[in-house]
Amino acid sequence: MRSGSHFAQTVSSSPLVNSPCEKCNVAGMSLCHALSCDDLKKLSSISTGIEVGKGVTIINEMDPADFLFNVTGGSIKLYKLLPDGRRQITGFLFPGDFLGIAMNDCYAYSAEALEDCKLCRFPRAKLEELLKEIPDLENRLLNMLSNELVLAQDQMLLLGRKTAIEKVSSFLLSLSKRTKAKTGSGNVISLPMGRSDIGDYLGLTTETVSRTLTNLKKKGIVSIPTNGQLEINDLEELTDLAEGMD
Amino acid sequence: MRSGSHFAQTVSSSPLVNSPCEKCNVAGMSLCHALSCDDLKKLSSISTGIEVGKGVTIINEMDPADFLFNVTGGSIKLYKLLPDGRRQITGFLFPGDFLGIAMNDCYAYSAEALEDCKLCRFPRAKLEELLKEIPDLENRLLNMLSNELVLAQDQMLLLGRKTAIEKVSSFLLSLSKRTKAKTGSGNVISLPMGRSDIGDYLGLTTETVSRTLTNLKKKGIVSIPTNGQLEINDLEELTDLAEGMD
DNA sequence: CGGGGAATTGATTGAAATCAAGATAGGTGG
DNA sequence: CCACCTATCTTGATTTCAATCAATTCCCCG
Repeated sequence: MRSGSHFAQTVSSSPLVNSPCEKCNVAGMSLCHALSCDDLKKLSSISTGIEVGKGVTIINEMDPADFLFNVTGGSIKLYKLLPDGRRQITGFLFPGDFLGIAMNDCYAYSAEALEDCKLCRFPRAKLEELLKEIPDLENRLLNMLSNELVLAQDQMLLLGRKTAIEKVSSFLLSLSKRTKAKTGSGNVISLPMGRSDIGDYLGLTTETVSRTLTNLKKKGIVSIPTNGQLEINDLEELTDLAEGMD
Repeated sequence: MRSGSHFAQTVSSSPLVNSPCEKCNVAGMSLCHALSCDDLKKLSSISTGIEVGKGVTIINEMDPADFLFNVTGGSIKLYKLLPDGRRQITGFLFPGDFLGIAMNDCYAYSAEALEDCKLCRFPRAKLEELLKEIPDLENRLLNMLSNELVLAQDQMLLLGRKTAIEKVSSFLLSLSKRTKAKTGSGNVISLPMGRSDIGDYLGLTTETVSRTLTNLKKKGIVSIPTNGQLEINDLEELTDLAEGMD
């Protein structure tokens, strides 16, 4: 097994978990947001709870896109590869996020669990039927996609025009905002991904990410108690750095 | 006036044009794809045809997103700016494309006409009402957004991990594919945007774009009869270059 | 406690940016 | 209709930021 996980190694062999939507911990922040009790039951009836261990590949770019997923626990990286192995991570997913965008019926990216994860799985065909039945669901999906697209455009600005320190600062800030939205406080953030994942997300190398973090640490802007955790000490300065105001 | 355009200078002063959806030249490739005649009439009733001249700013990032647009003629660049003026072009739009993605009720990017343009304008509030009435329309929008998101992820891979020659080759290929899908042939493509626009789209400088194009020309892979037009002579080689297979 | 992948740090290289002139061409006015 | 004028594009010289190459060092996990 690739990691110390106690979960199954592949999605196809993942244990199915009975986790009715009624008790879902991400209800209200996810696809199922603002659904009526009745509609929630319909959605629940086509969904299967699954668990995957750290390091497991959940979907593969170019595989037939038979399922869509909702993340209910853990974190996931999405990525695309070039023929020679260069990698671009297109996003990190956390509870409440949606997974499974396709083009020509094939997944547009691969997805791998950064930690042990819990997912809610929907057969695409059945979900599409349900979309016709429940306009609220379709509307919800439209809003989620629209938000994702806005974030994708922010990421283009970052990748195309920001310097290393601006990229890293922006990244830390966006994690902080997400954490704050969920827990109320965004000063201490968790970094479940490795330095090379951060590099592949920001269009940098591992070494540059490391150097840049050391730099922020030396300036006192952040503290790094462990490699998987980071504390923001000077939010204002970090914000300025992220936008090149220095 | 910034250019020789005979159209109005700003959107608010643009001439309204009577262009019923029934005769629309982009019907079937756009939002209105696969709508019933009845639904098309409803959509038509809330839309206004407008024309804008080359160089006109159609929407401004952070302005209230009161309207959505459908491009029916001409071409448009979408962009975001950093405080110091660095610019990232997030996309080029052509007839059939959709415009007006918002976040928190504000536009997520600015849009400027590259040429004299024709647009179909929808008040957001009215379009959202219509979405509830016409599930097919909502579904269509969902598909368009989903495709855009896939393209955005491709662009992240390009911006984060490709070299200058790979970026330029990929760009030319994507224009070629669009042209081919519409006209049947993709050998000769039109470049309505300037070199600096291409640079800001690919995360390069004007100079690097120019040098790279010269390079492709010297190798005989492309010909550049005029600055606004380009012919692909060796599609296979260009494809290899785009993916780093060289 | 000991092994090994991950992270950090240092030295050097290199691809693209920047700085700096010219060449070209598209649009305007004579 | 042609010539000028100014934007845009191209080309060249130099610099720079981040990549690459190369050791250590640090922890995390067994």
